[in-house]
Amino acid sequence: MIGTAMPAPTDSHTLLRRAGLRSTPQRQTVLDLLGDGDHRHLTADDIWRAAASRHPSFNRSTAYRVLEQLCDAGIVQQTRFGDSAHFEIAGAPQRHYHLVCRSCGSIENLPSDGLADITGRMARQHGFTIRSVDLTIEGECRSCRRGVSPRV
Amino acid sequence: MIGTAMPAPTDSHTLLRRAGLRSTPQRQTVLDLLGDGDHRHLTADDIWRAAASRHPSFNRSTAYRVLEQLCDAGIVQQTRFGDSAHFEIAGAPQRHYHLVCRSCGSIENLPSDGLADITGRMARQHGFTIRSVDLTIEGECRSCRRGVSPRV
DNA sequence: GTCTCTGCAAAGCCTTTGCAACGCT
DNA sequence: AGCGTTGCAAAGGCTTTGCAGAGAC
Repeated sequence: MIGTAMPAPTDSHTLLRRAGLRSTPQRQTVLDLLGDGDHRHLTADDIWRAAASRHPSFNRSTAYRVLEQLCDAGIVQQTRFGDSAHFEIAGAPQRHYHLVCRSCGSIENLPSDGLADITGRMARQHGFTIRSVDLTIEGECRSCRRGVSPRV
Repeated sequence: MIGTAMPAPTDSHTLLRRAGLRSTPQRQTVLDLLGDGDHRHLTADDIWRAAASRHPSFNRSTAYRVLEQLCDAGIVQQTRFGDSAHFEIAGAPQRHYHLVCRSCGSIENLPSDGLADITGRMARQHGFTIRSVDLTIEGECRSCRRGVSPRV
């Protein structure tokens, strides 16, 4: 258990309560991590590790459970890149897609940019009701193509 | 081992040899399964099960290994829907995308339909070199929306 | 005959589950 | 106080790996 050393209720507290969820330190921590500008597109394990570094008793299964609940509540969304699931705040900044760099693993967000028209038309032609659209482009990012690896 | 009861070399034999791979009964079987009109978008396990029903000694790990090799050779392509990887003959019938029905699990192919222009433009704006594009639309297919379940 | 591939069995990884204690409301 | 949550530990499912024998060329 994380105990009383947790930060006072923040935005994430309100967010949770509004979604009808109990506001626990664990859930707040996960939301805070995903909300951080530097921490988008994290895997469940990334999130657990970051959370555990703040609160050593944070359990891995809790990370999975919290993420599942937040997804169910529509607060977080899950995308599968390659072999592992990545999580991010839902609809941030709006419907968007992903550019995944094969060299450095970076993931950039891509604004919708009129894609909805096309997918809508495609789906209509097939009598298909759209629930979600996932577009992922894999390749090499600008930095890597120049031979500069932003991370690695 | 599958032994001498295997079908004579077919198209798949030539395909394999052209890719610089040895033509083994196992590889031919996997290719044949994926080539069958009814057997598109199979998981590794689907493929193994179907292969094993033809040749009981067909090992599960062989299915995984063969699929990996065929992917590396560019003969087969892998896509991840939800929780599991699906395999299909690469570029069949050409670049295409997927409509996945959440009710019945059916997977329909979707022709490219001018999507390449959009993705190309998106990537160019980000200085990104495209290696692959994956578009998956999830929702409900025509039959399921009508309340008719094609399978299940 | 050589070098690769396969079958077998075991391990690995990510994720889920059962249960009792804990803590949010 | 009551019921949802968490930590812990163990199991589960899919996938990979090491090895020796079998097979393709």
